[in-house]
Amino acid sequence: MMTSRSVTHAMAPPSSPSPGSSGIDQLDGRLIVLLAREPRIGVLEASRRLGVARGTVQARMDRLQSNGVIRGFGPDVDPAALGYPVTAFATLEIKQGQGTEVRAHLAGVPEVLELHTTTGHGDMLCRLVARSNADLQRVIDRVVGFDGIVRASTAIVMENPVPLRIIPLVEQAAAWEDSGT
Amino acid sequence: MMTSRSVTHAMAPPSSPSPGSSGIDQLDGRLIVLLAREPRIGVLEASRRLGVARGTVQARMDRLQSNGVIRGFGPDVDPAALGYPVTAFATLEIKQGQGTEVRAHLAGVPEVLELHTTTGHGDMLCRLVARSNADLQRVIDRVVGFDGIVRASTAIVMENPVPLRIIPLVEQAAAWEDSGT
DNA sequence: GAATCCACTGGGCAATCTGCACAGTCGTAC
DNA sequence: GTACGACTGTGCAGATTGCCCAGTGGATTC
Repeated sequence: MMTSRSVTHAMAPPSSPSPGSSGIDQLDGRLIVLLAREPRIGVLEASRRLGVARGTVQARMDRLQSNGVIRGFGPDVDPAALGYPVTAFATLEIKQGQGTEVRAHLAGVPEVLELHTTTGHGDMLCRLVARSNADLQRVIDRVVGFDGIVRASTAIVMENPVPLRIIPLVEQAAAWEDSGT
Repeated sequence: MMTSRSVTHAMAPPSSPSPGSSGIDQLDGRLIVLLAREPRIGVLEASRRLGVARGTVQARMDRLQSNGVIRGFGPDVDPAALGYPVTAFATLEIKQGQGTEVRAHLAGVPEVLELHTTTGHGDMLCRLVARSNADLQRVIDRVVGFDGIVRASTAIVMENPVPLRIIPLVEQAAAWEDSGT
């Protein structure tokens, strides 16, 4: 399929409708929530659910994607089901000026699912997974086994009461934009 | 569309092919990586890319989903594009026995994108977003403005060198299973 | 060694959906 | 009041999906 289809279905030019910069009016919000709940529905089905024309949904989705609001529709893979049931967060303290090297090193470790640089001590925070608690030791050894890293403190995740979510935020953003304008 | 289609295309009974419990053989791995890279491709296109029959891809996807390996295909929404460019991680120290209440409280805050309970001090770690640094103060006030929370320390995210990813892990898992059996 | 079982191939068919296009409506801004 | 942008509703050809079937090859079982 085409990668960069020019937004020219029947409407919807590049400029946003009403929202300032945050994007997202109520229709957008409902669309995103709908997609979040039932990702496999197509444009046609979505238009039915939302009670708007198909072209509108198509245009909105195009805009949301070129806006960057929707980055994509990647499969949501569960590391646990992949054989990595242990999750941990590691706070890393790194040597001054070693940032670049450390990033490259961590990017090379598959068990590092994400990495952030944070305020605090000029540190980094990364999310790790492992096959077991014993395996976590191996992962951590590999993570910290790099010159630029001074110290690491790890917190193992026990429960995940709120899994990564976006719907409440989208609803708030949509409502906000809507009443705000 | 059907929600729980029984896995009965042309093959693929509920039992896994060869992998023990981790699931994921090489074909599965390639499928997931392919879907992660180009989520919008359909079953047919995927079968072409992978060089297998359509039914096979269909069966694999069904199995991966009922396995729980693939949770879904939700839209990947960027909070920044939604108007929440500030991300932070907060470590919460909670009063003994207040866990349930605190969870419910945090679940009710839209800016709390995820929440984990961790080892360390019986604490929690949550990911927050806000409209600005000033707004972050409001969010944090709301988060900690609850009886069960004793103390909170927050780290603001500056950069995100490694965005949440799964591909390297999938590739490792697939390779592992494959050679391991 | 022979019978089974199972994942997979390759083909087919009807129904649906997608990409694209066009004319017309409606509210707003100029 | 005119122009513009967003949206509706409809149409069409081509591609895709859900579902089904017969056959093949490797591995397990008896």
